[in-house]
Amino acid sequence: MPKNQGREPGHTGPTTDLDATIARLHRETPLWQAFLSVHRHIVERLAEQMLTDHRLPLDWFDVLVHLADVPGRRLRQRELRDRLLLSESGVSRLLVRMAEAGFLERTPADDDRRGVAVALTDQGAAALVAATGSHLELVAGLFTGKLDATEVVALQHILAKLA
Amino acid sequence: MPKNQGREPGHTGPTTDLDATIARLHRETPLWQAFLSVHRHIVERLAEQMLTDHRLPLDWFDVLVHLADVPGRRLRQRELRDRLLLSESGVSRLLVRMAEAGFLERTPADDDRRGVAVALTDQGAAALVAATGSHLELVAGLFTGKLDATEVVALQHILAKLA
DNA sequence: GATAGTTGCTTGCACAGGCAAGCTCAATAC
DNA sequence: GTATTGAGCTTGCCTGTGCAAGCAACTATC
Repeated sequence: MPKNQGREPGHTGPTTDLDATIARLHRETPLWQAFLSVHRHIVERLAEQMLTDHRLPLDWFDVLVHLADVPGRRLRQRELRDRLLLSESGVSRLLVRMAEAGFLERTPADDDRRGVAVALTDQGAAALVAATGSHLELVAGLFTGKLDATEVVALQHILAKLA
Repeated sequence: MPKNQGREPGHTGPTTDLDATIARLHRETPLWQAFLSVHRHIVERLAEQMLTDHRLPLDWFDVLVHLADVPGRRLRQRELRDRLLLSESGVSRLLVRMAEAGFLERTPADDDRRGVAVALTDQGAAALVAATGSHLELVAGLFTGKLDATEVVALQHILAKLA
Protein backbone atom coordinates (compact mmCIF):
# COMPACT_ATOMS: atom_id res chain seq x y z
CA MET A 1 0.00 0.00 0.00
CA PRO A 2 1.71 3.16 -1.21
CA LYS A 3 1.58 5.93 1.34
CA ASN A 4 2.88 9.44 0.96
CA GLN A 5 3.74 8.73 -2.66
CA GLY A 6 6.35 10.99 -4.18
CA ARG A 7 6.77 13.13 -1.13
CA GLU A 8 9.90 13.81 0.79
CA PRO A 9 9.72 12.55 4.34
CA GLY A 10 8.36 15.16 6.68
CA HIS A 11 6.23 16.81 4.06
CA THR A 12 2.63 17.35 5.14
CA GLY A 13 -0.05 17.40 2.50
CA PRO A 14 -3.53 16.28 1.60
CA THR A 15 -2.59 12.61 1.43
CA THR A 16 -1.24 12.78 4.94
CA ASP A 17 -4.42 14.50 6.12
CA LEU A 18 -6.37 11.71 4.56
CA ASP A 19 -4.26 9.07 6.26
CA ALA A 20 -4.75 10.78 9.57
CA THR A 21 -8.49 10.89 8.97
CA ILE A 22 -8.60 7.21 8.15
CA ALA A 23 -6.62 6.48 11.26
CA ARG A 24 -9.08 8.39 13.39
CA LEU A 25 -11.96 6.54 11.80
CA HIS A 26 -10.30 3.26 12.53
CA ARG A 27 -9.69 4.25 16.09
CA GLU A 28 -13.00 5.82 16.96
CA THR A 29 -15.78 4.17 15.01
CA PRO A 30 -15.57 0.39 15.17
CA LEU A 31 -18.08 0.18 17.98
CA TRP A 32 -20.53 2.40 16.17
CA GLN A 33 -19.95 0.49 12.93
CA ALA A 34 -20.68 -2.76 14.72
CA PHE A 35 -23.87 -1.30 16.08
CA LEU A 36 -24.92 -0.21 12.60
CA SER A 37 -24.05 -3.53 11.09
CA VAL A 38 -26.00 -5.52 13.66
CA HIS A 39 -28.98 -3.27 13.21
CA ARG A 40 -28.96 -3.49 9.46
CA HIS A 41 -28.69 -7.21 9.26
CA ILE A 42 -31.41 -7.90 11.80
CA VAL A 43 -33.83 -5.39 10.36
CA GLU A 44 -33.21 -6.72 6.90
CA ARG A 45 -34.03 -10.26 7.97
CA LEU A 46 -37.09 -9.22 9.93
CA ALA A 47 -38.47 -7.21 7.06
CA GLU A 48 -37.84 -9.99 4.61
CA GLN A 49 -39.51 -12.57 6.80
CA MET A 50 -42.53 -10.37 7.51
CA LEU A 51 -43.00 -9.77 3.83
CA THR A 52 -42.58 -13.30 2.58
CA ASP A 53 -44.35 -15.12 5.41
CA HIS A 54 -47.15 -12.66 6.04
CA ARG A 55 -47.20 -10.42 2.98
CA LEU A 56 -46.82 -7.53 5.34
CA PRO A 57 -44.24 -4.75 5.13
CA LEU A 58 -42.50 -4.36 8.47
CA ASP A 59 -43.67 -0.75 8.63
CA TRP A 60 -47.25 -1.91 8.40
CA PHE A 61 -46.68 -4.37 11.19
CA ASP A 62 -45.32 -1.54 13.28
CA VAL A 63 -48.39 0.55 12.67
CA LEU A 64 -50.61 -2.36 13.66
CA VAL A 65 -48.63 -2.83 16.86
CA HIS A 66 -48.95 0.82 17.79
CA LEU A 67 -52.66 0.83 17.08
CA ALA A 68 -53.34 -2.37 18.95
CA ASP A 69 -51.33 -1.16 21.89
CA VAL A 70 -53.59 1.71 22.70
CA PRO A 71 -56.95 1.77 24.51
CA GLY A 72 -59.75 1.54 22.00
CA ARG A 73 -57.35 0.41 19.27
CA ARG A 74 -57.60 3.91 17.90
CA LEU A 75 -55.20 6.81 17.50
CA ARG A 76 -55.09 10.23 15.98
CA GLN A 77 -52.97 10.33 12.87
CA ARG A 78 -50.74 12.90 14.54
CA GLU A 79 -49.94 10.51 17.34
CA LEU A 80 -48.89 7.81 14.94
CA ARG A 81 -46.66 10.27 13.23
CA ASP A 82 -44.73 10.79 16.46
CA ARG A 83 -44.31 7.12 17.16
CA LEU A 84 -43.26 6.17 13.66
CA LEU A 85 -40.64 8.81 13.01
CA LEU A 86 -42.06 9.45 9.58
CA SER A 87 -42.93 12.70 7.89
CA GLU A 88 -46.49 13.92 7.95
CA SER A 89 -47.07 13.19 4.31
CA GLY A 90 -45.42 9.83 4.70
CA VAL A 91 -47.79 8.82 7.46
CA SER A 92 -50.74 10.18 5.55
CA ARG A 93 -50.07 8.09 2.49
CA LEU A 94 -49.02 5.03 4.46
CA LEU A 95 -52.31 5.07 6.33
CA VAL A 96 -54.28 5.57 3.14
CA ARG A 97 -52.64 2.47 1.70
CA MET A 98 -53.26 0.45 4.83
CA ALA A 99 -56.87 1.58 4.92
CA GLU A 100 -57.33 0.58 1.30
CA ALA A 101 -55.92 -2.81 2.20
CA GLY A 102 -58.50 -3.09 4.97
CA PHE A 103 -56.15 -3.14 7.94
CA LEU A 104 -57.48 0.02 9.46
CA GLU A 105 -60.19 2.61 9.17
CA ARG A 106 -59.74 6.31 8.83
CA THR A 107 -62.61 8.36 10.17
CA PRO A 108 -62.90 12.04 11.00
CA ALA A 109 -61.97 12.68 14.61
CA ASP A 110 -64.99 13.57 16.70
CA ASP A 111 -63.33 16.26 18.79
CA ASP A 112 -61.45 17.97 15.98
CA ARG A 113 -62.98 18.07 12.57
CA ARG A 114 -59.68 18.56 10.77
CA GLY A 115 -58.22 15.47 12.33
CA VAL A 116 -58.32 11.86 11.27
CA ALA A 117 -58.79 9.00 13.70
CA VAL A 118 -57.21 5.74 12.74
CA ALA A 119 -58.80 2.58 14.08
CA LEU A 120 -57.66 -1.01 13.84
CA THR A 121 -60.09 -3.21 11.92
CA ASP A 122 -60.76 -6.86 12.70
CA GLN A 123 -58.72 -7.74 9.66
CA GLY A 124 -55.87 -5.60 10.93
CA ALA A 125 -56.04 -7.22 14.34
CA ALA A 126 -56.11 -10.65 12.75
CA ALA A 127 -53.09 -9.84 10.62
CA LEU A 128 -51.24 -8.65 13.68
CA VAL A 129 -52.11 -11.75 15.68
CA ALA A 130 -51.12 -13.97 12.79
CA ALA A 131 -47.79 -12.27 12.21
CA THR A 132 -46.59 -11.71 15.74
CA GLY A 133 -45.62 -15.25 16.61
CA SER A 134 -43.04 -15.88 13.95
CA HIS A 135 -41.83 -12.31 14.20
CA LEU A 136 -41.08 -12.68 17.87
CA GLU A 137 -39.42 -16.00 17.22
CA LEU A 138 -37.13 -14.37 14.73
CA VAL A 139 -36.41 -11.45 17.05
CA ALA A 140 -35.47 -14.00 19.66
CA GLY A 141 -33.40 -15.98 17.21
CA LEU A 142 -31.47 -13.01 15.93
CA PHE A 143 -31.31 -10.82 18.97
CA THR A 144 -32.54 -11.53 22.46
CA GLY A 145 -31.92 -15.24 22.26
CA LYS A 146 -28.29 -14.82 21.40
CA LEU A 147 -27.59 -13.18 24.73
CA ASP A 148 -27.53 -14.67 28.19
CA ALA A 149 -29.32 -13.07 31.10
CA THR A 150 -26.32 -11.03 32.21
CA GLU A 151 -25.82 -9.59 28.77
CA VAL A 152 -29.49 -8.74 28.43
CA VAL A 153 -29.33 -6.74 31.62
CA ALA A 154 -26.14 -5.05 30.51
CA LEU A 155 -27.65 -4.15 27.17
CA GLN A 156 -30.79 -2.79 28.81
CA HIS A 157 -28.62 -0.61 30.95
CA ILE A 158 -26.53 0.58 28.03
CA LEU A 159 -29.47 1.34 25.80
CA ALA A 160 -31.14 3.23 28.59
CA LYS A 161 -28.07 5.43 28.90
CA LEU A 162 -28.06 6.02 25.17
CA ALA A 163 -31.74 6.89 24.86
CA MET B 1 -59.37 0.65 29.22
CA PRO B 2 -62.14 -1.68 28.08
CA LYS B 3 -61.01 -5.25 27.69
CA ASN B 4 -63.06 -8.18 26.55
CA GLN B 5 -65.99 -5.87 25.90
CA GLY B 6 -69.37 -7.55 25.78
CA ARG B 7 -68.07 -11.03 26.39
CA GLU B 8 -68.91 -13.39 29.15
CA PRO B 9 -65.89 -14.29 31.26
CA GLY B 10 -64.11 -17.33 29.94
CA HIS B 11 -65.09 -16.73 26.36
CA THR B 12 -62.17 -16.84 23.93
CA GLY B 13 -62.33 -14.74 20.81
CA PRO B 14 -60.43 -12.42 18.56
CA THR B 15 -60.22 -9.65 21.11
CA THR B 16 -58.71 -12.04 23.60
CA ASP B 17 -56.23 -13.23 21.01
CA LEU B 18 -55.30 -9.65 20.38
CA ASP B 19 -54.81 -8.99 24.06
CA ALA B 20 -52.60 -12.02 24.34
CA THR B 21 -50.60 -10.83 21.36
CA ILE B 22 -50.13 -7.41 22.86
CA ALA B 23 -49.07 -8.99 26.10
CA ARG B 24 -46.43 -11.04 24.31
CA LEU B 25 -45.19 -7.97 22.51
CA HIS B 26 -44.90 -6.14 25.79
CA ARG B 27 -43.06 -8.99 27.34
CA GLU B 28 -40.67 -9.88 24.57
CA THR B 29 -39.79 -6.80 22.57
CA PRO B 30 -38.84 -3.90 24.82
CA LEU B 31 -35.14 -4.60 24.45
CA TRP B 32 -35.38 -4.78 20.70
CA GLN B 33 -37.56 -1.68 20.63
CA ALA B 34 -35.00 0.16 22.69
CA PHE B 35 -32.29 -0.91 20.29
CA LEU B 36 -34.33 0.34 17.34
CA SER B 37 -35.12 3.59 19.03
CA VAL B 38 -31.51 4.32 19.92
CA HIS B 39 -30.43 3.51 16.40
CA ARG B 40 -33.05 5.69 14.79
CA HIS B 41 -32.40 8.73 16.88
CA ILE B 42 -28.65 8.63 16.52
CA VAL B 43 -28.71 8.01 12.79
CA GLU B 44 -31.23 10.76 12.33
CA ARG B 45 -29.03 13.23 14.14
CA LEU B 46 -25.88 12.15 12.35
CA ALA B 47 -27.52 12.44 8.95
CA GLU B 48 -28.97 15.81 9.75
CA GLN B 49 -25.65 17.14 10.96
CA MET B 50 -23.74 15.78 7.99
CA LEU B 51 -26.19 17.37 5.62
CA THR B 52 -26.45 20.78 7.22
CA ASP B 53 -22.82 21.19 8.26
CA HIS B 54 -21.16 19.61 5.25
CA ARG B 55 -23.87 19.43 2.59
CA LEU B 56 -23.16 15.74 2.43
CA PRO B 57 -25.73 12.96 2.68
CA LEU B 58 -24.61 10.42 5.25
CA ASP B 59 -24.65 7.71 2.57
CA TRP B 60 -22.15 9.71 0.54
CA PHE B 61 -19.91 10.07 3.55
CA ASP B 62 -20.05 6.32 3.98
CA VAL B 63 -18.98 5.77 0.41
CA LEU B 64 -16.09 8.16 0.87
CA VAL B 65 -14.98 6.33 3.99
CA HIS B 66 -15.02 2.99 2.26
CA LEU B 67 -13.10 4.33 -0.70
CA ALA B 68 -10.52 6.10 1.39
CA ASP B 69 -10.04 3.05 3.54
CA VAL B 70 -8.70 0.89 0.78
CA PRO B 71 -5.23 0.78 -0.80
CA GLY B 72 -5.11 3.02 -3.82
CA ARG B 73 -8.34 4.76 -2.79
CA ARG B 74 -10.03 2.71 -5.48
CA LEU B 75 -12.61 -0.06 -5.51
CA ARG B 76 -14.63 -2.06 -7.96
CA GLN B 77 -18.25 -1.06 -7.96
CA ARG B 78 -19.17 -4.59 -6.99
CA GLU B 79 -17.12 -4.36 -3.83
CA LEU B 80 -18.83 -1.20 -2.77
CA ARG B 81 -22.13 -2.89 -3.32
CA ASP B 82 -21.23 -5.49 -0.71
CA ARG B 83 -20.09 -3.00 1.86
CA LEU B 84 -23.03 -0.68 1.48
CA LEU B 85 -25.87 -3.17 1.62
CA LEU B 86 -27.53 -1.53 -1.33
CA SER B 87 -28.95 -3.04 -4.49
CA GLU B 88 -26.87 -3.10 -7.62
CA SER B 89 -28.91 -0.42 -9.32
CA GLY B 90 -28.89 1.63 -6.17
CA VAL B 91 -25.11 1.63 -6.03
CA SER B 92 -24.86 2.35 -9.72
CA ARG B 93 -26.96 5.47 -9.55
CA LEU B 94 -25.51 6.61 -6.26
CA LEU B 95 -22.02 6.48 -7.72
CA VAL B 96 -23.12 8.29 -10.86
CA ARG B 97 -24.46 11.11 -8.72
CA MET B 98 -21.33 11.26 -6.62
CA ALA B 99 -19.17 11.27 -9.74
CA GLU B 100 -21.21 14.10 -11.20
CA ALA B 101 -20.63 15.98 -7.98
CA GLY B 102 -16.89 15.42 -8.37
CA PHE B 103 -16.30 13.28 -5.31
CA LEU B 104 -15.15 10.27 -7.23
CA GLU B 105 -14.21 9.08 -10.66
CA ARG B 106 -15.68 6.12 -12.48
CA THR B 107 -13.35 4.52 -14.99
CA PRO B 108 -13.45 1.19 -16.75
CA ALA B 109 -11.65 -1.47 -14.77
CA ASP B 110 -8.39 -2.47 -16.39
CA ASP B 111 -8.62 -6.18 -15.70
CA ASP B 112 -12.27 -6.60 -16.63
CA ARG B 113 -13.74 -4.46 -19.34
CA ARG B 114 -17.31 -4.83 -18.09
CA GLY B 115 -16.43 -3.52 -14.69
CA VAL B 116 -16.24 -0.03 -13.29
CA ALA B 117 -13.50 1.11 -10.98
CA VAL B 118 -14.40 3.86 -8.56
CA ALA B 119 -11.63 6.11 -7.38
CA LEU B 120 -11.65 8.84 -4.76
CA THR B 121 -10.87 12.27 -6.20
CA ASP B 122 -8.98 14.98 -4.36
CA GLN B 123 -12.25 16.76 -3.86
CA GLY B 124 -13.74 13.61 -2.40
CA ALA B 125 -10.80 13.16 -0.07
CA ALA B 126 -11.02 16.78 0.97
CA ALA B 127 -14.73 16.46 1.69
CA LEU B 128 -14.06 13.39 3.79
CA VAL B 129 -11.28 15.06 5.75
CA ALA B 130 -13.44 18.11 6.31
CA ALA B 131 -16.46 16.19 7.47
CA THR B 132 -14.90 13.54 9.65
CA GLY B 133 -14.01 15.68 12.63
CA SER B 134 -17.44 16.92 13.55
CA HIS B 135 -18.96 13.61 12.61
CA LEU B 136 -16.74 11.76 15.06
CA GLU B 137 -17.47 14.33 17.69
CA LEU B 138 -21.15 13.74 17.28
CA VAL B 139 -20.74 9.98 17.31
CA ALA B 140 -18.84 10.40 20.54
CA GLY B 141 -21.44 12.77 21.93
CA LEU B 142 -24.39 10.56 21.12
CA PHE B 143 -22.89 7.12 21.47
CA THR B 144 -19.43 6.17 22.60
CA GLY B 145 -19.03 9.10 24.93
CA LYS B 146 -22.14 8.27 26.87
CA LEU B 147 -20.66 5.00 28.03
CA ASP B 148 -17.89 4.32 30.48
CA ALA B 149 -15.07 1.94 29.70
CA THR B 150 -16.79 -1.06 31.25
CA GLU B 151 -19.91 -0.49 29.23
CA VAL B 152 -17.95 -0.07 26.05
CA VAL B 153 -16.32 -3.43 26.56
CA ALA B 154 -19.65 -5.02 27.40
CA LEU B 155 -21.24 -3.56 24.30
CA GLN B 156 -18.37 -4.72 22.12
CA HIS B 157 -18.84 -8.17 23.48
CA ILE B 158 -22.61 -8.12 22.97
CA LEU B 159 -22.43 -6.77 19.44
CA ALA B 160 -19.84 -9.37 18.54
CA LYS B 161 -22.21 -12.09 19.68
CA LEU B 162 -25.02 -10.57 17.65
CA ALA B 163 -23.03 -10.16 14.46
C1' DG C 1 -67.15 38.19 16.74
C1' DA C 2 -63.53 39.42 13.34
C1' DT C 3 -58.67 38.71 12.19
C1' DA C 4 -54.31 36.57 12.48
C1' DG C 5 -51.77 32.75 13.37
C1' DT C 6 -51.42 27.76 14.07
C1' DT C 7 -52.48 22.87 13.51
C1' DG C 8 -53.87 18.57 11.04
C1' DC C 9 -53.96 16.71 6.94
C1' DT C 10 -53.54 16.20 1.74
C1' DT C 11 -51.36 16.77 -2.76
C1' DG C 12 -47.96 18.08 -6.58
C1' DC C 13 -43.45 17.61 -7.45
C1' DA C 14 -38.97 15.74 -7.33
C1' DC C 15 -35.95 12.20 -6.20
C1' DA C 16 -33.99 7.74 -4.43
C1' DG C 17 -34.39 2.77 -4.35
C1' DG C 18 -35.73 -2.04 -5.86
C1' DC C 19 -36.87 -5.28 -9.46
C1' DA C 20 -36.56 -7.03 -13.83
C1' DA C 21 -34.99 -6.78 -18.45
C1' DG C 22 -31.24 -5.81 -21.35
C1' DC C 23 -26.45 -5.20 -22.87
C1' DT C 24 -21.54 -6.21 -22.92
C1' DC C 25 -17.90 -8.87 -21.77
C1' DA C 26 -15.83 -13.07 -19.45
C1' DA C 27 -15.47 -17.93 -18.46
C1' DT C 28 -16.53 -22.54 -19.24
C1' DA C 29 -17.95 -26.46 -22.19
C1' DC C 30 -17.64 -28.71 -26.16
C1' DG D 1 -12.91 -22.20 -32.70
C1' DT D 2 -18.34 -21.71 -31.27
C1' DA D 3 -21.97 -21.92 -27.89
C1' DT D 4 -23.72 -21.54 -23.49
C1' DT D 5 -23.79 -19.74 -19.14
C1' DG D 6 -22.88 -16.22 -16.00
C1' DA D 7 -20.96 -11.64 -14.06
C1' DG D 8 -20.94 -6.55 -13.93
C1' DC D 9 -23.39 -2.79 -14.86
C1' DT D 10 -27.24 0.27 -16.69
C1' DT D 11 -32.02 1.65 -17.59
C1' DG D 12 -37.25 1.68 -17.50
C1' DC D 13 -40.82 1.34 -14.60
C1' DC D 14 -43.06 1.46 -10.18
C1' DT D 15 -43.33 2.48 -5.40
C1' DG D 16 -42.42 5.15 -1.34
C1' DT D 17 -40.73 9.41 0.95
C1' DG D 18 -39.79 14.31 1.91
C1' DC D 19 -40.62 19.14 1.08
C1' DA D 20 -43.39 22.84 0.25
C1' DA D 21 -47.73 24.67 -0.85
C1' DG D 22 -52.48 24.51 -0.05
C1' DC D 23 -56.87 23.93 2.43
C1' DA D 24 -59.92 23.50 6.26
C1' DA D 25 -60.63 24.00 11.00
C1' DC D 26 -59.20 25.40 15.61
C1' DT D 27 -57.28 29.06 18.88
C1' DA D 28 -55.95 33.45 20.53
C1' DT D 29 -56.10 38.31 20.52
C1' DC D 30 -58.21 42.29 20.09
